[in-house]
Amino acid sequence: MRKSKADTAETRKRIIAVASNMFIRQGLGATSVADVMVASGLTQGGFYRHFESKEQLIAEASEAAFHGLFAMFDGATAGMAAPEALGVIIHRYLHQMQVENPVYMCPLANLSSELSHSDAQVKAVASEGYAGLVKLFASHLMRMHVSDYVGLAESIISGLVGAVSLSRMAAEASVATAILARAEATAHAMIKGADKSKALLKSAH
Amino acid sequence: MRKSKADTAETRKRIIAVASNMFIRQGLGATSVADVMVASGLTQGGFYRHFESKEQLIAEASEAAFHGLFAMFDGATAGMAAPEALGVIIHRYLHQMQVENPVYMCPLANLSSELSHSDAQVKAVASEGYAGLVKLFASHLMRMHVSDYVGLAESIISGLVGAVSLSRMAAEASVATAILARAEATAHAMIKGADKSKALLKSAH
DNA sequence: TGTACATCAGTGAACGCGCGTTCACTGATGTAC
DNA sequence: TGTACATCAGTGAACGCGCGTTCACTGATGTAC
Repeated sequence: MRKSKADTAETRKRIIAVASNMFIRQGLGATSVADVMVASGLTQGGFYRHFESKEQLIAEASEAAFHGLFAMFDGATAGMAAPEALGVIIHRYLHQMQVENPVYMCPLANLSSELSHSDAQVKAVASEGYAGLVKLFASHLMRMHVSDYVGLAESIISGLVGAVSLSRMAAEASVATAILARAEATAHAMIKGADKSKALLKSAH
Repeated sequence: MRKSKADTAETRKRIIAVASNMFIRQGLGATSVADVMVASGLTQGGFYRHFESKEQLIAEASEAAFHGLFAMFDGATAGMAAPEALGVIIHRYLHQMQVENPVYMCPLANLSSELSHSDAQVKAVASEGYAGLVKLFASHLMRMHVSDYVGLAESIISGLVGAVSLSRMAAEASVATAILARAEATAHAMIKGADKSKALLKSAH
């Protein structure tokens, strides 16, 4: 039953996409290799033709999740001015759980505690993902001439990651919604505050 | 080998304390019931004389972690003015990983993704812990006459939880340190900003 | 181009292992008289 | 207060189960001539 090279590559991509989805929704421990393979329309035995271990799949699935997230942000903000683009990114990041299909979710907020106990390969992917997020936010803030654009990017991201993380733990949906709404307002206030201090600096000249 | 009621109660508390520590450091999945019992100086067979299931232990250990955290905050800030107390709480929360012994760590930041996949009992404990944190911050902010003290408390907490969570995922220690330092500065800036807007409102009268 | 052979994606079953949980047992503690 | 019995904390072994991983096998694909 050997498949062509193109088929094989497609299968590999499909497994990663399916795994990325399942890992983020159910968690790493609760998602077995067999679960992923069956959901990909295969049997578990074939897994090791594509990956060396479950840990490697976790790393690649997380990487794919980040790439998907960034691509979605880029597409959704193409041609926008920096403030509008940031608004869209913040809103989409906070409401990532509410978007059913396709899935654009951030491993940092959804797999946090499990990622921190994974191996070096996985942690490296998580760190790169974080760096990518900082870069994305910082680039827009730089376009707005915010002085400490990297610092502000880091602050906003901590707030967003914490809010999404907390909203998933909330027992009641209303609490989750309130946490996300609050985080959105806070992020905007922080950006506005930075804009204002920039204006103040300018007027002092 | 039956033990006295007092001994039994002590053993139960010890198991919870040991479990709380291990769960938060290693994660829920990576900590087995047998691990906890051995670390408590017992054998695994005795576990079910004290708890109905591992999930129940998770709930009680998380509850104990919150109580320990709040008690530590109360003790460390006794008699302090609100701004100083908040500074201490923020600093201790952010550097919870750096304090070796005794352990005062927050389940929300350290078990986030695993808690969100636990049962209703555990999620209820997490939600209560979050509510307790909000109440703690809000009470100090209220003493400072911040107008939206609950909202600001929520914003600060999201930032702190996100920062601690992200710092644990970071592959490099320097990144982790930077994230925590940034979060501390941000939290203080948010409080200062609220104070300022309060002053502005007052001067507008 | 055709043929013979090596490769390897995918299957389905099996292997070990560690896990949560159960259980028969022990002997000190608690209780009823 | 003393005695006889029930209780139950703790032990150590065992049970099932699901997991990650391995393996012999199949047959279509890729390759060498």
